[in-house]
Amino acid sequence: MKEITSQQQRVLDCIQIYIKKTGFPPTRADICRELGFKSPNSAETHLRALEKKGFISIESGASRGISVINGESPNDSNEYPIIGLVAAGSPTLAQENIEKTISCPESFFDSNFDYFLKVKGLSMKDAGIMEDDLIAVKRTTDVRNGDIVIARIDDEVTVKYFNRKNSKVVELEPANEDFENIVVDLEHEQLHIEGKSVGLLRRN
Amino acid sequence: MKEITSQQQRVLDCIQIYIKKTGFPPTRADICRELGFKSPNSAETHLRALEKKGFISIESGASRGISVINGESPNDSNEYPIIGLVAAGSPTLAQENIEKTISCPESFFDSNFDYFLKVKGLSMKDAGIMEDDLIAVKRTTDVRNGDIVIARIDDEVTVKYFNRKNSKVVELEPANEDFENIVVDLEHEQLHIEGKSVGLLRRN
DNA sequence: TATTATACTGTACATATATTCAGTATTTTT
DNA sequence: AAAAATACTGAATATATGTACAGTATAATA
Repeated sequence: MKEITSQQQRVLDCIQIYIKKTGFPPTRADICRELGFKSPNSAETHLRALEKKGFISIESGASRGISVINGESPNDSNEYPIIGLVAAGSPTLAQENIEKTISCPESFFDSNFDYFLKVKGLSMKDAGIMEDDLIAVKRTTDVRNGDIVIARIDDEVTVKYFNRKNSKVVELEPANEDFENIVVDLEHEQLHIEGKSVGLLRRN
Repeated sequence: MKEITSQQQRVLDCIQIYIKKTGFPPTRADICRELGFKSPNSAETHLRALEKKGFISIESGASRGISVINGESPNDSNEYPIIGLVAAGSPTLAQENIEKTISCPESFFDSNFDYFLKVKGLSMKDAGIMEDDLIAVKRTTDVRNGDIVIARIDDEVTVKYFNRKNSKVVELEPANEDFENIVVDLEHEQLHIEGKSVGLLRRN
């Protein structure tokens, strides 16, 4: 992203304010009116510059076809699916596993995340994870000891603390004394790390 | 808000999806293309019906001048303050108590809510509320037994289960056996209910 | 020094788009 | 049974809008 000039910033601000106010992007003439330009080409050249620098995209030929890229605006939100923690099977994003979606700003949790997992059972209750809580899951295999991970052994999916004992053994530790540690011998069992928890959402 | 027909709902959905995908509203022709209509007037009449019923507004003469009203649109979000649960004092919305704000869609939690309260201590740990969790608080005095409430006695603020014993006595019950119930005799002590918990947010 | 980017005014025009009018048919409401 | 709302096709048109072309001027860059 190249650097933006002050005038281009004014135009970009104008576009965003206009969208916020009206619900749709401005025309060249609108921009001129807002900023006091007298020729639509003034707006046009600024728009082309902003497009070239990657701040906006312009749909050729379409009227009001401006959209702000990276709208890192606070109003920018995305739909995240809620996936039920089914007793067996990988928590895939297949349509049939998606119970619902939640609209939630990007970067709502510290890390980016990919979906919400609905928790079943109380095996992590001492970590403050209760039944039906929604765990914000980031899909990654890069996990460290102490991380709360979404792990799969064969078709069994669980949420547990991750603890690598040595190169051959991983322990999955619940946060509830009523449950036992799951010891995984990597030489004889396959362990899939589906991702790790980066946050939690509970709705009463 | 009058009731919407299924076809009108399709058109409304189409508009919202189009905006989400492109950043700007569709033309009549776009709607026809998306929904398989063969005349722009099909879209036009639906738009007029949606406008009449209050679901959208149409800027006369402007191209793509459609905006969805009631923005119950997923992109609609608000800033909510995070208030620290200070050891003493009411959790006011005074600027000095606001640590930060979070952008979060309205109706993100079931009930509307007013602010986030940052939890100190572990007195509610068995309810899955841990240190530094953010409780979504709805300001209300209308609470029932079993609700998790934000209560204040004199200058002491706590989060506890609410339990009205009788007309004169309320018990505030922790969810942690290391803590004692707080028995409030309403005839001799003042109990302020600042609000109740309607959700929880944890960011690792 | 030549070139490119920025920052405009002003005119012109093809086309993208809203919008009206004329129909047909079905369903719902009064 | 009449009226109104719904749900379309199809054609026509005024205008809203993007965009190109012709200039002028200044600052930044190579």
